[in-house]
Amino acid sequence: MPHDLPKAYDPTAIEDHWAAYWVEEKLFVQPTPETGAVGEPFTILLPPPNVTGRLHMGHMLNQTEMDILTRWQRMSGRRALWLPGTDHAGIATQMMVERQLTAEGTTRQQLGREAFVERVWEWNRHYGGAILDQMKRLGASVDWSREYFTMDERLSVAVREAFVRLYEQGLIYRGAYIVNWCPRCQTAISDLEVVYDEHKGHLWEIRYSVLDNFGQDSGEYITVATTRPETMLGDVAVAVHPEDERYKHLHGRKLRLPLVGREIPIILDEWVSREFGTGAVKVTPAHDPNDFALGERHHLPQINVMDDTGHINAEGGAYAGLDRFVARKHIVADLEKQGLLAGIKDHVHNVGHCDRCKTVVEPRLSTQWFVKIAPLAEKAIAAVKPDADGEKAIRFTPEMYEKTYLNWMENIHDWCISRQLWWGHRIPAWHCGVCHKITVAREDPAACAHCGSAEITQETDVLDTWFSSGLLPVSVFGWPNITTETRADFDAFYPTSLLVTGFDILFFWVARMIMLGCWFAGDVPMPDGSPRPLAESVPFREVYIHALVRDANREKMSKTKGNVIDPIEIVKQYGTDAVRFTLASMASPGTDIAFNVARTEGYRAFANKIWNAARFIFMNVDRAAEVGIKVDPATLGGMPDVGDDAPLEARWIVAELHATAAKVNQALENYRYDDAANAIYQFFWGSFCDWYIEIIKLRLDFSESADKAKTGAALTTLVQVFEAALRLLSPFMPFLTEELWHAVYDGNPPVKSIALSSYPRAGAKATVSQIIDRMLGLQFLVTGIRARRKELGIPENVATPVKVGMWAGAFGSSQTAEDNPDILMKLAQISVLEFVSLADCDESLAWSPVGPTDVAVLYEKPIDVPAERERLTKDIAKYEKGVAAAERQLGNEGFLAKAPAHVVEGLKKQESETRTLLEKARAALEALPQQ
RNA sequence: GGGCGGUUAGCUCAGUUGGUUAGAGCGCCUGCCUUACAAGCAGGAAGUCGGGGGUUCGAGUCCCUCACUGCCCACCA
Repeated sequence: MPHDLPKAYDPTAIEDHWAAYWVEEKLFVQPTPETGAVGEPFTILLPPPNVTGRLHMGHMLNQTEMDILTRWQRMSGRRALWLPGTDHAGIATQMMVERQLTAEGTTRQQLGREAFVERVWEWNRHYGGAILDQMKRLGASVDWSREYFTMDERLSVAVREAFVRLYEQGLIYRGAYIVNWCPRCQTAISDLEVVYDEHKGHLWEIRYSVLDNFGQDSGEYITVATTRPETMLGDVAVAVHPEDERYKHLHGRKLRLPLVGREIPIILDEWVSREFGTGAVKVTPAHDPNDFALGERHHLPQINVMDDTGHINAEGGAYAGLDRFVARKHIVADLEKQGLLAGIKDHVHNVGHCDRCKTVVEPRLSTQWFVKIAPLAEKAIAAVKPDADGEKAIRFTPEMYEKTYLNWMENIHDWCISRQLWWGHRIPAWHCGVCHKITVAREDPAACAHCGSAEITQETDVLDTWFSSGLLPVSVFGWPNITTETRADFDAFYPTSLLVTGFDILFFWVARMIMLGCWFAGDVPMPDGSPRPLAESVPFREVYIHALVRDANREKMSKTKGNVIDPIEIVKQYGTDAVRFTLASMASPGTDIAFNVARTEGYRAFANKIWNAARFIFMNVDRAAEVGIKVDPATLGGMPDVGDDAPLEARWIVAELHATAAKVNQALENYRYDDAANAIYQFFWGSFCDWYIEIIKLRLDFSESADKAKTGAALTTLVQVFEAALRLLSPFMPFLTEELWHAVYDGNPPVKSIALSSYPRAGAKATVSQIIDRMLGLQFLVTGIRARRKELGIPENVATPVKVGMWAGAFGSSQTAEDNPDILMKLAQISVLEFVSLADCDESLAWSPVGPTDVAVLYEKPIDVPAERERLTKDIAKYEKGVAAAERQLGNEGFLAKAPAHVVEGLKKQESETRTLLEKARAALEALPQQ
């Protein structure tokens, strides 16, 4: 039954089935239902997608890489745990639900906080986590029994504990500072959530009237320049450089703030650049970080002129109620009317936008919660830098990201963790209505911890989403509840082995996990009770950072450009395995992936190739069964091996398999998915199908007269190698290999899934390269004869006699070919094959050199003389160039003296070979009939 | 302004510590329905490794410089 495969591979026919099977059978659950907790743990945490997310190519790349490594490690005997979950994604999710409310004609404010939060939960139940279902469909080998959500009760406990501890340690403070404020989201956002865009704006120059000693306009003005004129409503001073000659006579004088009328001082500060603008700066401490610092230094008042929505507030007098950009227009117009607008200059500058909604961010004074980051950063730096022994607790691949990380960590600012949202972890702090002090507690308090008053209200702010996701590596394994009974998971899986992610969340998430992980896990003693060293406190031992998936033209995929490739669409078209293989084969570290469906088409063809190889094999297994030849399933599942007496092709394909396994394992060790994928591709298609299967057709003789033992041995090797190759390919193409692997075992495999079988490892075979070289010689001869046939215009289906003559004292041997005439004859379409000594060969034949031999293909069709002349002339030129280059090198005394012996020897050998080829080509040209 | 990458065949990319005549896939050209596979088979063409200079017996690979290009960080009104 399983041997009856359709002629062409149809991924859609099998993928859903296996995807569901893997989940239902709980194959990837840890501890494993059947075997328990066996093997050295390999832990990997899925970067939790937003609950609102839909799968895009970046996810698919990320998941493909993780799945390949996890499957590979699992098959290699590790206790592999890949842990999935989703992030509540504060702003993103809140926005989603708010949009729904807008459509319904209501707002969250009308709904009220409690009802709104319930509404978001409801949304989650309906639409949340769609991305994980997509992931299931893609066959990700994760432990679904451990799926988490960052708002789960147990993770919320961890968040609260972390906050309280940091607060108790004096590392969390609350205060009024300039923060990035999004007037649309109506919340503070962190520096990282601001994206800057170059903007062609203006520099407005405004004249501020200098007052005389009586508080009257003196007729003199100071001109300031600004890109945000509306903030002048909150100006409290104008600053100039103390050494600036232009303003020295004005030191100590006052100014009148236009439109507002407030008297403001001229202050002196060396921070002011004399070169920029007019050298005089308006000072708005409530709306600019630099001005804020300036204001602190000079004890200036802070006047916030905008409300949470970016409209001018009561401080703005006549402008109150106007949107900030409307106010800007009015103010500029009014200034102009009053003759106080000195000029408008074009000015290109960077404008910050909210990462989430792209609204222009307003730097604004606001009371927020912050993490004092320096102590955490210190540990996070130590975790990445080499220690005294040169060891790094966390290793980055590609290594250059280590620099990026350290550079950021060394210049880090305190982290604003409060958000004025309703969806998220509410800050566990209570404000006292009596003494106005703050109570921070693990359990909801009934009274103020300072004065005992029951008049307390909980802080309304929630935490930055990244605060909770930054805790994931510890919280998913049970922290803070690490007791003797509960710590099995923590001990087994923390630190996690590897983090695979994109550079876009290097600072958002990776850096925060390192800071928080080192900080909190560091307090958890080792299983034996000893203090936990830094190397065991880190959230992961390795970080692999992959690049961006771009479109085929290297453009960033974006909705506005309309060049987004939906992975699910591509998967439907070409099959999951083909898309996975595309991503893997293009994933060389440090380079963006230009996703090109042409590649995927190629890998779909590859899948089809394997499918058809299986059909060929099964066809022969069935034929064999008819004459009583069987392959014992017990001989499958390991690394195939054959004796030295086995036929060349058997020894060779086994050698190639070992060599490929070595390459693939090595490549995966180094995150070279591309090298690994290419090695398997080359093996399967280039070696197994193109050569081995073609040759083995000679051996699969099921006739009466055949030697059944030989046929059986050939068939066994064929199936063994194929089965092992499926396992080798399995992490890359899990669906196809699962299907065919079950078929190999006729539906009765030794374990439930190929994913639970063992990964091929190369054995120590000394003869590997020797056999491969011998086969290479034979292949070279085959290719040479085929090319010769082609030149002579011999139809593919016509066999011709061929003579092969070995060069006297030449640099190779035709021994392999002489030992295997049947192979040569089949692959090169030879009717009669004769090996002759070149010394007594028939001069009248058209001999041409093929590797270390001369070959004469006997065919009655006359030679195309002009074509032949052209080819030989070209060859001669090439050989002449080669010989000349080699001679030049060999004539160089420095080279002979300093180059290693094997290089010199190699060059000499090559020179003599090329010289021979040159002479032969010249002779052949000479021998051509003159026309 | 600071930092980090990239530039190799028509396209997308490999190229390990410098070492013999630089590779792959796709595309292109030519010929084949050779019973596993036309999503295939066979053969072939195609690159002065961004420019210039240097180190070296030897440079795609190391150094300097220029050009182009991408990204990250900072955010002087």
